[in-house]
Amino acid sequence: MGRKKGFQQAEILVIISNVFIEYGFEGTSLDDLVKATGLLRGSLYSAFGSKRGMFSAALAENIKQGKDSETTINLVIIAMMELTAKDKAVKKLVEYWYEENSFLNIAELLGEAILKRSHLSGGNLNNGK
Amino acid sequence: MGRKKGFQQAEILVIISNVFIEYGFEGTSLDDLVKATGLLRGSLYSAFGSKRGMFSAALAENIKQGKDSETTINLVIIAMMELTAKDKAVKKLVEYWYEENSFLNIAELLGEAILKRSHLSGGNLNNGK
DNA sequence: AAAATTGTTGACTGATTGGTCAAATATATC
DNA sequence: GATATATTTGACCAATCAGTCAACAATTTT
Repeated sequence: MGRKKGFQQAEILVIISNVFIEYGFEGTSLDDLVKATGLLRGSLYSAFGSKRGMFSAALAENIKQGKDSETTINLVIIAMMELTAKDKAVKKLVEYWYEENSFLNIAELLGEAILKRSHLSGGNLNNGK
Repeated sequence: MGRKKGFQQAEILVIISNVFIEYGFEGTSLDDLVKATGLLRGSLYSAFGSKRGMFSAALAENIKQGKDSETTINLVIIAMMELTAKDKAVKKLVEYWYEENSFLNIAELLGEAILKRSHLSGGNLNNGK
């Protein structure tokens, strides 16, 4: 009943994930998300409720639908750095992800992802490998 | 010559470091720094030039003066997540730190610091140990 | 086709952002 | 003590921030 959505939520969440990964949570503005998705603020807010809701939905989509792990781990790191301390929903998602992957060396996985993200140049950046 | 500084730069940088570690770079506002240091905006700007300058000075103080490593590594992580891609001065500081510590397993060190920061609760968070 | 329901639109808002600057104040040199 | 230099003060600013909402459009139900 009512009007149909003019977009596929899953596709939008892929775009949103990439924006948050590029700029971080606090570093991402709603204008960034509006421009990247092609949607308007009102549509984003009616779909996700808040900026945190947008991040949370993106993280949940990646974790629960088993998306590619590099995207997921980058979102997890951003969540840990900027959100798990204040946002219970995000914290629970990260804890769920943590348990599902407890067979891995998570510390090393996180650390390597950060190193990759940081675009360090210079000499020999091949410590963990 | 001229008026004396009313504060010790090294002491202020300890406070600034703690604020950035608590809120992240983008998550820290100038009001946060003003309140924590007890200085006014103008003093902070005349001492460090910009918000990035404040972070950069805090990071440099920690790296070069060999401050306690937990503070340093947390600043390094924030730098990698939010600044190395855009700020050359910060990038060089991190690269210097990286080289000075290349005998360590940096990936694991970073990962464990993030896990500690993230305040995850729940079951068994003792993977890397 | 009227009523009810849901989605879209984009202008608007109050709050907050990083940053500036002229005036005032304090110190050093002459 | 006059001049030069350095620091402090806090009011001020344009830009940007996350979030809202009433009007409009599309779809289903009755």
